Amino acid sequence: MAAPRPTIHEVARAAGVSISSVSRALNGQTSNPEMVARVKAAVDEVGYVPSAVAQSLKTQQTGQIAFAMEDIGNAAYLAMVREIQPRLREDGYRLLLHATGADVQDEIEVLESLAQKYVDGLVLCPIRITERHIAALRAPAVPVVVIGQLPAGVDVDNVRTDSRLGARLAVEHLYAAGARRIALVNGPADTVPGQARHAGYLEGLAACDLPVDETLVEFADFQVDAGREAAARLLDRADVDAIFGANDLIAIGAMHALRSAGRSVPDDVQVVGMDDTILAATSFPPLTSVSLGSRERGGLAADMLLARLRGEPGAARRETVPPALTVRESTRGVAA
Amino acid sequence: MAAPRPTIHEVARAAGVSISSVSRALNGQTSNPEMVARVKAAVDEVGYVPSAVAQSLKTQQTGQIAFAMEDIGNAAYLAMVREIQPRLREDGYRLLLHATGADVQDEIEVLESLAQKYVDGLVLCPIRITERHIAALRAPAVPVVVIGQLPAGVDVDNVRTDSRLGARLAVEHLYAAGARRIALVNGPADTVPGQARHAGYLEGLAACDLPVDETLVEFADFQVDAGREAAARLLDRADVDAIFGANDLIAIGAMHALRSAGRSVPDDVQVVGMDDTILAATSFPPLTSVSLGSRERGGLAADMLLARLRGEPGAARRETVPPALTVRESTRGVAA
DNA sequence: TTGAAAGCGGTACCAC
DNA sequence: GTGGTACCGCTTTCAA
Repeated sequence: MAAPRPTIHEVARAAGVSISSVSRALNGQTSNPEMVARVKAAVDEVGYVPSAVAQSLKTQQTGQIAFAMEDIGNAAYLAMVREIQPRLREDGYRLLLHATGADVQDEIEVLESLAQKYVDGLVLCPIRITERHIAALRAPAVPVVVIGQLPAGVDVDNVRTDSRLGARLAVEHLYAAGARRIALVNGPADTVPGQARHAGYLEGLAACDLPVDETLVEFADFQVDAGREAAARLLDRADVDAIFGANDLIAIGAMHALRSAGRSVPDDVQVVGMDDTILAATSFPPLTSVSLGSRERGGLAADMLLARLRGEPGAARRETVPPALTVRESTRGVAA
Repeated sequence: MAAPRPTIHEVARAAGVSISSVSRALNGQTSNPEMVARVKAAVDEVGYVPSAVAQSLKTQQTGQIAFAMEDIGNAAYLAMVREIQPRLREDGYRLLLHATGADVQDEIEVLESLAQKYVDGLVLCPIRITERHIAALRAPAVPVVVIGQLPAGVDVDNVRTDSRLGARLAVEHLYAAGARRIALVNGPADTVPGQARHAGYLEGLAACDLPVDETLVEFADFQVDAGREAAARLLDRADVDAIFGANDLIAIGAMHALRSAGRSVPDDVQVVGMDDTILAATSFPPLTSVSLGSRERGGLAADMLLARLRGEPGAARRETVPPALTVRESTRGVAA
């Protein structure tokens, strides 16, 4: 239990050389093969493994990258992590996970804690952008890539999608499939995603020459139960022939509510979700859903960050992943 | 871009005191309130944030804990992470994620890299236990908790479940609900989980005095499509009134196959899944599923690890989380 | 090529 | 109570 791990000094002693030589031999800075051999032998003999912390202090690099998002349980973020992690590994970085639980304060702390230099970079998925976000983003201690919408003028590497356009696609798809009273079960109105989807919904109605009817709009947390309850309220007060759920969870909740109300999907009411998660593919009926390219966004973010860490100079980059509709059986339309 | 972060020396200079005083003031080791005030002011003035790496080197603690598993996309591991992370945070630890992608070699590297001391502890979910695992587990550089089965004699903190018993519960539940020709769509036969579930299935049949009929057993990867195909093969050749899927994905695939075959769930065929993931709750009909307590196991593992890090002495602990059946609409039985 | 020594940025012991 | 200083374990410059 107590045996202290050997340090570079033990290796040096065992090999009968200086610690400088050990360091060089281990980092390939030596051309004398005999030296290298002696050191390697000594390393094995004493069971030496370099301390990552000491190396970090000296090199000013941690070999770690953080990914901060609301909740890893959210399928969209999960898809990102699964794409990000392998890319980081390839470049020798470890992944640190921060789930902020939709706590803005917490999110800001992550941003501000960057000054502690415990990671070399950060991929951040903010749920909201506050003044403090912007302030912290102005001169981050390490490179940061933000996934999501960003106010103009914030000079940070950024990858986004266009969920507004995605929402519009959903509405247009429903219209093309014959729906005329298209409801929206949105996420919380005070979130960026919520606002974008609402805007896209209105845009879609306008594009289809459909009137705006605010009784057709409900709000819910991005969860199944909340979606079910919100949809139930909606069905109580309005006659609808289609529901667009702001994410797959909400949409599936809506399908449950419809079933309870004795309405069939898609015959009575068509349903479209958003994020195109595994839930959409496995639900019954399989859910038509708008993909926001989470995997691609995660991959792009990782690549952009790694490029910065490699020293890539230049102004803040911005990449946009377009939304795409995956048509399944919860709607009667054909692929866009 | 270039402004070097201020160190403790800058603070000391700005406050006109020694670095020792700064350190003390910041760590609450000082009783002189005036001193503290001056230091705090200086900290704000120069914008000082302590270096986590330097602190780690000195204190020999990183404030980080790693969680290593096959694939975070697996709902069971996801559930664990969601439970582990908040507990670690509470104690001030950051979470490092290692997805090994079912690569034993990679898993062992994680174990061996512990000697680098970049984390204070590890929660490991091994897919297999090899000799090298055991060797590395014999004297880990930091405390380790293993989630999963462990050969006797391996002296490591351990939390496990009993999926064999879980499979048996599923069969007994189906029997009690009136099923007599109970099929198993298992995972791959050469995996530990696959073998345990098969054994439990047979055990359940025996307990119910049901004959063993190998034509009622199919194999599939732990995925929806594979489950659907395997169930289709099964339905092609055998007459069944119940299907136990070795995980929720397989079970949902089976429900899709049943639907395609015009069989209704649960009236014609009852279905039980395993893992009790969100898919079970959101599918239609909602899927009866055997929970293997992933959340609890994650939570227990975190607690055990934190206890060790707090210095708790003693022999290796072992906790077992019993399986539990969650009855939903895909079966006609009542709660166990 | 190799070794001595100066830090990297903190903490904590030891005198004063 | 406060300041000087050794040291955590490594990398890297500088002389020899």
